[in-house]
Amino acid sequence: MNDNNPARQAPVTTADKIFETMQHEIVEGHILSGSKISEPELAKKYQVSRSTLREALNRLEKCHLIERKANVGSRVVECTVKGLLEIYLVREALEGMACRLAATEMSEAEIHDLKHILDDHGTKEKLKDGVAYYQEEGDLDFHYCVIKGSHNQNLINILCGELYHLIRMYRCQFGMNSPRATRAYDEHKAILHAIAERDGELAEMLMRRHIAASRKNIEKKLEKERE
Amino acid sequence: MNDNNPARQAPVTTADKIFETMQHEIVEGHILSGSKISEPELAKKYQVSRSTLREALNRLEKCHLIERKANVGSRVVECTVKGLLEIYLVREALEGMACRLAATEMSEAEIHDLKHILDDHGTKEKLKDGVAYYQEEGDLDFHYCVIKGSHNQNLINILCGELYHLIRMYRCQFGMNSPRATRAYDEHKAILHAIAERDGELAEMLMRRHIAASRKNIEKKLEKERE
DNA sequence: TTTTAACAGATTGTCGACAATTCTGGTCTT
DNA sequence: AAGACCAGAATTGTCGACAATCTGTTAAAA
Repeated sequence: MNDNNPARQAPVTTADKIFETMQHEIVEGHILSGSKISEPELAKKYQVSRSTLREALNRLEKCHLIERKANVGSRVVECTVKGLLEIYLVREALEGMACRLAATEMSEAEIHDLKHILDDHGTKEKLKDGVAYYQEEGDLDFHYCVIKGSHNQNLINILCGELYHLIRMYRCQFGMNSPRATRAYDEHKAILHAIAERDGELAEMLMRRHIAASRKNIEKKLEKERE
Repeated sequence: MNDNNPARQAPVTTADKIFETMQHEIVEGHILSGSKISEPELAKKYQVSRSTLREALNRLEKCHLIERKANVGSRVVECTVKGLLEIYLVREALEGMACRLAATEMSEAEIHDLKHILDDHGTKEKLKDGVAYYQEEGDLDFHYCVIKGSHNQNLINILCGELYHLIRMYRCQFGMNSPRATRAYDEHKAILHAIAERDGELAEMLMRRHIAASRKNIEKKLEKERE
């Protein structure tokens, strides 16, 4: 799927495997958001010792998927509207910067690949028409590629390693595919164009608007639901 | 020092204490940047079991102070010029956003406190004149307060919990007090003014310029040293 | 001489048991 | 009836030992 990602160095140890399993279960909601985590219970469930399980929990904490309190225990992070909007603001700042850097740092080959991915999305979209354009994962995700294109390892670690799965969790649990799919596609095209033109300033601005638009869209949607 | 900071919940457990100790030793360079970490050796040094030490290592990894590879071990993160400049770009994006949010979210009381801190820095500076304005820690740090003022818990966690000590490490090891002290003070004053005026857009722009200026200053300085 | 194989030593990952702390419920006092 | 207090149970933190993996060196083969 994706390499050069700290939280994903091909699961070699058993703790890695437990971590991945639990990550999916949390992201997809099989382990409920906000629920308490019992170490003995889960250790039995996955047939490993508590030490190994705790190692996995430590990594989940690094991904912001669970929270721990000393001498009390762990809870799965709660999916609140407030939290969702907060994440979008962080993304706006970070991915905006990534996009600016990508414009100057990406190689021609990388830009070519990105163009290909976007074209591929275009045809896929015609087939599924408006369904889950955003649901790609890893190297297939437009945003993911732009971030990697920044060539800023620190940025990549934070966005692809520490926040990526939390973002996916929100997407899954709030059920976000949305009518913004075709609109997002156009915005992605504009961003790619700015990158290809090596216009970092514009690229950042477009990416920020793109993410801010998603955020506002969600705000509106949730307001409507509240009625 | 500071509360509501995930990596600093008043060290209750022994792993917490080892974590804090090692954190300081790494930040201040007593444990050398880039050196390998031997679990048995350190466990003996601090008189704890390896499990406890590993718990501490996990937290150090969360702060980006060490890096681990499966079946190989941990190394203290290396302080490279590239890494330093990368961090500054991340800060520019994140603290810029924090500043924008602070302008709309901070209470009048918080703004008043911040003004007080800044005034205090002003008098201190006249005494020490140009020495280590930037060296404050925790609640006394201007940047720290602005970040907290964003009231965005996610942002606060990332900047104050996960990156703060890495930034301090660079400051310590590259020996940064610098002739930018008085200049920085003026820029801080301008930022505070924008926040007090509730002008988020301006506040963000000023903060970004402030951090970018620091970055460029460092770039220039290092170029000069290279001659 | 160079490359590969195997071995010894050390290091990391995993396990099960014990200690310390928190949570639960029941009793007693006001 | 409400609240404080005190066991007992359960959970988390810590420990030492064993298993799996890596590293560096030596020896054998091409």
